[in-house]
Amino acid sequence: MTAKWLDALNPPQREAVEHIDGPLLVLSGAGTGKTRVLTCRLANLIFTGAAQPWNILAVTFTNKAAREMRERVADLIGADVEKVWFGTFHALAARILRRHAEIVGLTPNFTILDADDQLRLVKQILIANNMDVKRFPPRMVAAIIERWKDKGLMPDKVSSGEAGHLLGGRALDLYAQYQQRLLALNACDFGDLLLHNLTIFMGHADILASYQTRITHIMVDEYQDSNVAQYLWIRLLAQKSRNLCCVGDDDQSIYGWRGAEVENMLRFAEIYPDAKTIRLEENYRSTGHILGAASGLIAHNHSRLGKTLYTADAQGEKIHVCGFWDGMREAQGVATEILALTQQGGHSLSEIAVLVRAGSQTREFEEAFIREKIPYRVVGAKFYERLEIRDAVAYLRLLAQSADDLAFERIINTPARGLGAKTIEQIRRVARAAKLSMFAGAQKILVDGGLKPAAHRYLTAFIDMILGWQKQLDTLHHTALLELVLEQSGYMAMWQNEKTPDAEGRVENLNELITALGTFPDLRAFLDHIALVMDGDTASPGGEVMLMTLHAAKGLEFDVVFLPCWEEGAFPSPRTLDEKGMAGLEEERRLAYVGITRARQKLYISYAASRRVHGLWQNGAVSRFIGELPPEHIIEESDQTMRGMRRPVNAASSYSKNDYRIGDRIFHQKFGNGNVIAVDGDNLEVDFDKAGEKTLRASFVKKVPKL
DNA sequence: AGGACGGCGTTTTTT
DNA sequence: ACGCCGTCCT
Repeated sequence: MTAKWLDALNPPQREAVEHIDGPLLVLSGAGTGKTRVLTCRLANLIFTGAAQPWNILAVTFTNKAAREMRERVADLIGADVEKVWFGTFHALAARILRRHAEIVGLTPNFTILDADDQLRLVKQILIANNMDVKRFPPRMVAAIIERWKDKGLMPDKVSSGEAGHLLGGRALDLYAQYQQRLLALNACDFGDLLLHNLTIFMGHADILASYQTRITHIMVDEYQDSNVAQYLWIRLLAQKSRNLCCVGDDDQSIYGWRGAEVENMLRFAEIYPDAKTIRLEENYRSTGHILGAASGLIAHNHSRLGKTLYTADAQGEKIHVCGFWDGMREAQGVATEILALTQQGGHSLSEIAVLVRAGSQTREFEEAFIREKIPYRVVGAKFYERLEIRDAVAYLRLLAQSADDLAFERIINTPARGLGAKTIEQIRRVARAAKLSMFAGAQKILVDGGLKPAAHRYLTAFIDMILGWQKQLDTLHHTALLELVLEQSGYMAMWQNEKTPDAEGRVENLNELITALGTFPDLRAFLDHIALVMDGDTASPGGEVMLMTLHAAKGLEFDVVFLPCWEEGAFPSPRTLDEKGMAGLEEERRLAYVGITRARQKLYISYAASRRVHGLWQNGAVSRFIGELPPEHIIEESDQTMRGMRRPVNAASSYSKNDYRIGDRIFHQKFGNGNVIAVDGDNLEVDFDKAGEKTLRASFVKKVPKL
């Protein structure tokens, strides 16, 4: 029974699908049918009898990707899909960790902390160590710890050279303290899920062997996004069977800043010498011009495995490159074009997307869309990150695990019940001295005395209230329990009584939370879900223009794509350039590549000559990426007024050539506006209005319109 | 306990 | 420009 669905595959796709034994790397360019290969290959393993459903582990990065893959596999293999191990790295690792939690000093009901809890904890530790949180922002400290975790390093594995001078030499010490606190809280952060797995696997050969025997075939999606910890986790699990299939695209690696190592992909063949590499290069998504532009741009990168995308499709329309006078005109131009596309072009709004570099850049477009009455939707607002949801969830977490001090502190005085900073500090002291959780510490204070009568009364009421709920954990349905909690705690009433315009929305969200909770079998399953699944309600109703960051757009596709704000100083992001130099520039270029390849039929790239950034007017030069687009694939549609704007020419080497003339009006970041009084190659002599005469390199100034 | 005020930083973000 | 956070004042 040669399955008919094999016939629908092109030769390299089919080769990947029919590959069964040994390591396989599938280099799959944008729009080349990656998901199809993954799902067909999984089905093929089962149909050919190479593996049973429960022998297969299919790993993704996002829950959305896991869900989609599961659905598509279900279409091929039916009910057997239930037995396949689908999930994100973190969800699968959490599942394994709950089974062996004791080994790493946790109990199976440990709490998974999210980024917010993590930050709070780091801050507490910094303060406990008398460190200046201004000089060492918790964000930065947390990032250092995360990067170590991304590399698979527990505190005892971090080399002193690596820890070095970070945070005034305290970094490693703080990391160790942070880990201790996590254990005391019976909690782990996201990085720990993988890290604890590694500890278990490496210290307990029998446990590792049991997974290695059970899992005979592993598939990893978006492999270019994996970090070292994830690479190690996969390598350990695949060590015995060696049946590892990794799919990814090094040209779409855009998460280096959070620990992803493209090297995992670039070095796959080195690590697995018997690995087979298959390239998927036939693109089924975009027109010839769009692909040509994308390929021309990404060819400027040096560290890549190299692919050449092609399409059997028509060339289509050239890419529209449009310059505007300022940000507002650019946003208006996009809005006007969208109206034309929908009213005369026959495009539907939901097939149009505007993709920006930074979240804050959506604002001007939102304003233009409101002005033009174009329905739009900003992707990114997350249900479970909202304040009221986090508060309500903290109540539930405390019920599920009373050692959850972060949850305890979050809600002890929310709503206000007379238990302020003083009382909390006292509880914290007692708890720490007696090595108890704050919840237990609070009970101890009530027995031992030591609080003012009023605080004692308030605290008694609070503790009794929680004990009362805990008694009903097993008897009351979890949704009824949440309703009870929200009512008795006064939390719901707090928002109902508030008159601010957003309070109403918060009450709605709380009701929505009760509904969401009802779709889970029990409280534990729900708490795991919200810790691990941040992409909650993403049901996308039709009829709205999508507005999102380039990062958020990865994996999506649209008929029409707008890529605005392509200016130096915005894109490539100067911060990435500062921090990562050439590697950063290449990652930004991959981001541009991801943006371009989202488009099926029409692509618009635009820039503005001046723009307000952080309240100041900035005169931007056109992004160097525009100069890297092959001219044969683009069509210039800039305003007449744009002629004076400095533009890169279509060759990387020509940037240094400047076209300044005596009398030109320019702007310099530090010295402000001035007039060019002499030109000597790349050097300009400028008479600044405020700073006087200076000589500087042309690349540091921007041309502005003459007064 | 909660509001007013001043200083600072300001890319991307999943789990 | 703006929002967030910490501090001070009521």
